[in-house]
Amino acid sequence: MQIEAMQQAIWQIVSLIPAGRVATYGQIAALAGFPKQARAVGRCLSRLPEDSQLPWHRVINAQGRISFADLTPAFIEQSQRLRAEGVQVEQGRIRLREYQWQP
DNA sequence: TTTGCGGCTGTAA
DNA sequence: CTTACAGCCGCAA
Repeated sequence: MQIEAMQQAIWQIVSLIPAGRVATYGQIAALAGFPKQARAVGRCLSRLPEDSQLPWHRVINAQGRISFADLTPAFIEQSQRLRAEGVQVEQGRIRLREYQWQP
């Protein structure tokens, strides 16, 4: 499998996540057709350019937490972006019960 | 060529 | 709540 194709599929799915909702890495991987490839999603998103329009901030880990160390710039950035679109973020945690995207 | 480490996950203790 | 561990795998050292 080409990393190219996988990347395409991942971007495709991530772009579908509506504002105000979140999805997990594993969820994206599965929807893109690559179960067990959660890390590939993270890898892929970490390489996105600054000016990317992809809503990378709407992707969090399976524990409903932001996968960046607390207090890091990236962590703050993601938290703010999510809150800006109405997602409640407490201590880097998001309630999947309420905000997880159901395709 | 091997190693260690990620924006991970599900299961188990 | 925390480790631990097996899966998974590209990538830099």
